[in-house]
Amino acid sequence: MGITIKKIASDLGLAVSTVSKSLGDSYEISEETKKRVLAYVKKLNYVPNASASSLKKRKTGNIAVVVPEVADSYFSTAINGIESVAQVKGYHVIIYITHEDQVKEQSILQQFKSGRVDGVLMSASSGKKITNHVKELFASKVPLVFFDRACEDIDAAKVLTNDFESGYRATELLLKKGCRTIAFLHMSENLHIIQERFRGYHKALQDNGIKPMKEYIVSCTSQDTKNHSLIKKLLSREGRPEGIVGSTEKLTTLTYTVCNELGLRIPGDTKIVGFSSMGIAPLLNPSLTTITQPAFEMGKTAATILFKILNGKKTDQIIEKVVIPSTLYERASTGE
Amino acid sequence: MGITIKKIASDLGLAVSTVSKSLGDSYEISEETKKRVLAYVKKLNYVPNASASSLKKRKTGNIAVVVPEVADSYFSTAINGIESVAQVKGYHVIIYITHEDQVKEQSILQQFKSGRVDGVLMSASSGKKITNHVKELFASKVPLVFFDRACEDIDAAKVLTNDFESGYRATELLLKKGCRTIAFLHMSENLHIIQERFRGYHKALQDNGIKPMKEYIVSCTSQDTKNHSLIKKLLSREGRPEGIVGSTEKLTTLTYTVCNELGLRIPGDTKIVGFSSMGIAPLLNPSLTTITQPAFEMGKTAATILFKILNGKKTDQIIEKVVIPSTLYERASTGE
DNA sequence: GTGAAAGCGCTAACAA
DNA sequence: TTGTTAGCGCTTTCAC
Repeated sequence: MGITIKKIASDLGLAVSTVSKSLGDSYEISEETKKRVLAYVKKLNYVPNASASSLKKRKTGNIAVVVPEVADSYFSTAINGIESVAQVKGYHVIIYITHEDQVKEQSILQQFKSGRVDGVLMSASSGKKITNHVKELFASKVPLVFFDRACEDIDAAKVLTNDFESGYRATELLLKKGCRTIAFLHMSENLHIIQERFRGYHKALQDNGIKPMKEYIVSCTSQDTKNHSLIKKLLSREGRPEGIVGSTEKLTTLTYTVCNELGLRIPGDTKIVGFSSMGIAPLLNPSLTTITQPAFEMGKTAATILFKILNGKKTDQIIEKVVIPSTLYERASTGE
Repeated sequence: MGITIKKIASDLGLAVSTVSKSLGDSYEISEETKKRVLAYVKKLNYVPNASASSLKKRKTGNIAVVVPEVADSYFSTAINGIESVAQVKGYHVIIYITHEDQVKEQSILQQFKSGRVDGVLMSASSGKKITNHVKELFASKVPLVFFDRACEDIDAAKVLTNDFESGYRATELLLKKGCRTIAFLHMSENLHIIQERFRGYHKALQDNGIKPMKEYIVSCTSQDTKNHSLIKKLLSREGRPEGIVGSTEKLTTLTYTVCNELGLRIPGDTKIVGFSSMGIAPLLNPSLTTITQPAFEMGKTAATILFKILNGKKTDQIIEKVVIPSTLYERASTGE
């Protein structure tokens, strides 16, 4: 194993507690001793054993980030935001990928009760509306902050974006461009943020005197191939929708692929707005009109709130709920 | 704090050691006792404290993944590959992002000597050719496996792709398409993989009787804005290159952006091949010809090797070096 | 088959 | 200002 505090102490003719306090820059220790210790520690490249100090201090210095996916521009950018603050606070970021599987999610959260992490940042996976495992975690007092995909029935802090409004604006834009039939693609009826986006879509249609039709609401899955054929079916049918709202990034890019395969022109044959944080949306063929979420900012904010809780600067009473608005970027996929 | 093994033991009228052994499914314990313990543990949702067991067992169950970036299709996909095997092994994945900053990288690696993680998977950051901190880590016997961006002067296991050949093929394709002047964009002269890609580029030119010219070799930085103007300069100059090899994803997409700004047509005015693992390369305008690395596979392989080392199934003697070939996908950006 | 006890490396209360 | 010591929760000998 590595070098221990005991060795440092004996080498220097000091007590372990003296060394420990020196490392903690305690006021009890003389400047001279501190200097001596620090110099030796540096020379030996000594780093205290993380497990031992975690055990004693009852904090690990780790936070968990639970996400459905990582190869997705929203989540990877949010992780960047989280990391940017964890980095400064000297915390370590453990990544857990649920792959939209609630069973996996459950077994992941289960482990957090053991004090493997000091807090949890989470974006829920889709699937059935089961939140017992999250409730249990929350009940066991592990600091928890949701970002993006929150569980509405849990009173934890949340960092969200204005999903209802964004859904509304996306749909409104398509209407303004002359679409009378507009499809809504989504991955889960059980995610609150998707419900909100859908409510926005729905309201925009109603406000414009258009009756929402079931055939245009496509419930996708977590399997790409299945989604592929669902979208293909949508676009092959007689009354092909004139506009499409893709409520997640993957479904939007998949729609592009399907259009290519079917030889459909965007925006000529159908127009598309997608929820996406892709930096390269402007480079797509055609450039994609997006609702872009403030991914980095959301991650950063969620992490900041978590650290506030960890530092006891927050009572459980006040549950923060922060909403950071998304931006609509109009591009060629909704052009003429 | 949570519930401890001591409580379980006293509740059940057993000794802590009996409970501990039951949890470890030790042969010493009777089936009946095991069952009783397991049932109670399950009922209480007990999970052993990670720090305590790490301290005792001298292994944390964590592995570190050190990457320059996470919002990049190669790295996020590689992380997926790593996670897929860590998941099965019951390991936890701690992510460290260096942002191409060797100073940060150094301070990150420094911490691994304390036994915070059992092993390290790393893709080196660019910058000057400093590898002392990595050497130090390696010398301190922390299991280390490189993936993609390795330090050539360190005898750790490596998972690579065929960079020389890929560079050659990318360039060769452009030549075949009639390009006589071909630029090479790169971020760092000090990364071995980039050197290899460059060697391939260079050799392909020579093999075809074309003299490589300095003006067409663009050394970019880690700052997007600076790279932007460097590429703009390249494409604005008189003898604009007829073809471009983008040796990293970001530089390639940046080139698209610049072409858009300058009103240059791809592939008409200049043709492009990019190293990239983007799934949506076919959807770009125009679709991008790529050298696509087997990102998931590389991550998975690197993790598998690391766990082999962790399980002692490997002697330090035999340093594995695995090469998984990339694939050239020809698309519209190198068309007529 | 089960239990008692030592000790992993560290921190912090208390003693000197 | 420095040292002694108990103990964080667990695993693992060793004794019964």
